[in-house]
Amino acid sequence: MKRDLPTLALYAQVKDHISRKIQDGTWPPGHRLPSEHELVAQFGMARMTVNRALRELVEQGRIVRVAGVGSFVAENKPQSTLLQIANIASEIRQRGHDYRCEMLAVERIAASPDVAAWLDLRAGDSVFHSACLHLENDTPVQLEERYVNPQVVPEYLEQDFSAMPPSEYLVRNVPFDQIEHVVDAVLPNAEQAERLAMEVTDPCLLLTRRTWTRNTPVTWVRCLHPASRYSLGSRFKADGNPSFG
Amino acid sequence: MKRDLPTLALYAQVKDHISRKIQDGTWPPGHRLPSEHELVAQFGMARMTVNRALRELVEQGRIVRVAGVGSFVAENKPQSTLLQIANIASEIRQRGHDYRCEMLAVERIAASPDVAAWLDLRAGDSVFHSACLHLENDTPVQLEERYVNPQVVPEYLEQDFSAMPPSEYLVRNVPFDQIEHVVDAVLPNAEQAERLAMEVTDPCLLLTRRTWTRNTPVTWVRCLHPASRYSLGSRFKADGNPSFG
DNA sequence: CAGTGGTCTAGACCACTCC
DNA sequence: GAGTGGTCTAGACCACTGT
Repeated sequence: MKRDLPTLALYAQVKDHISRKIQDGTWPPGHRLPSEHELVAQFGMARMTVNRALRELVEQGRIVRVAGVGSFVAENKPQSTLLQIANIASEIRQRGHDYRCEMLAVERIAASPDVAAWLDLRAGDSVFHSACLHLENDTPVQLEERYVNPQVVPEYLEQDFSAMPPSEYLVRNVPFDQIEHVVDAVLPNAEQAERLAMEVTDPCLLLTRRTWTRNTPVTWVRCLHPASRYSLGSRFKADGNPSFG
Repeated sequence: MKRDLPTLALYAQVKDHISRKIQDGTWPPGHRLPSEHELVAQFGMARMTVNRALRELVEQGRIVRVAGVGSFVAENKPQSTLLQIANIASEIRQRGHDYRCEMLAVERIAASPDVAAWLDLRAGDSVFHSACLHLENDTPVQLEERYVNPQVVPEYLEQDFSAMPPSEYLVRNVPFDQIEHVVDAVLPNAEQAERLAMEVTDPCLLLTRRTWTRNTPVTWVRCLHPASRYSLGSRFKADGNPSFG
């Protein structure tokens, strides 16, 4: 599965070393990492080599550097691109609105064939399932139906999702390295329409997301949004560094 | 408007120099650019400095480098992220299907207040308008309604869009440096439903896109897709370089 | 073979921040 | 002032492609 047998470049080895410490939690967000000088001593390489590794980590959003101060593990990234979508709670709060999450289900079930396929399991295998409704100022804006791979997140069912919604829990505790989004327009069924306090004839945005960690599926989630209350947006600047907003 | 009065870093100057040649067409896609050695001689800098400039241009997708061969201006970029969406024609052809575009309108009109606002013009100003239907194997998959800023693309109306659809024409001839996407779910009106050969009760994905070049609006376009025949997707790998598919 | 890019070194100067 | 990162240099070795 691993590419690059012919030995990694030195700067890449440093990147790997640091990335690993961040991914496995040894260096949590905000943690100060060794200075270039220290890394040079530790690895026995030239400063330019260490510098390149760190520069590329900055550019990947993994660390933040401040001249004259030091280098730090980046705060849990709102991520680069479509991933802001991941956190509807903070998005709502940034608008200055009230956010609330109603849990509708948290359970262990047998995987149906399609769920099994999505999560790379066998039909009938045990999977975790949760459903919840996200509300903005007490108006439903998202109905979230989620399946979680129990081999990756065995403690999922024991979480107190009233304190932290499922998506935030997973983002914080199961860093993923691969993500897939599909956006569809659909009409809600009767039950969904009722939960979302909308008509069955009004269209919805359906955002389906899958995430992986080291090529193992973590979660498969479908987020249903009343289109009248929610749309997806992104903005790019191609010059300089890509900046979002 | 320009940042960085305190003189750009040397490597950044090289990046700028090359970027400009590419943007203004002096170096078209596929053009071979000077070797590192030549650039070192030309700019009087160390090779590492030139190398960093070129490396960052690769990473931005502006150029392609092949060890032992040379450096070349990248082929007209399918762009990085959501921008693949820009070219529905190539997307359809990649699936091995037949692509066709029916032009419904190409005209000069007076800007309505909303169009004027989107394009940063005044209501009543002259704008170009085009509408077309994109078909996959003779089935309509996208209804495109576009407004174009005549100050940026004065020759828009004279184009032969039967040879090259509007989106491709603009991508090729008016490189933009900023882009905004908004995705909505809507129901089509009667006319749209008829054009798209669908029911008015079936939901559509509505992709609205605006592009800018040097902070000037270029085009505002709304693409209506029958959801049953089209969905948007993206896939990320957070490790290594972001790769899409 | 000469040319290209990919990487690496061991120094260096600077602007900045914190104490 | 000591420490940090941002940048730059003038060399170097290597693997690779072309002819």
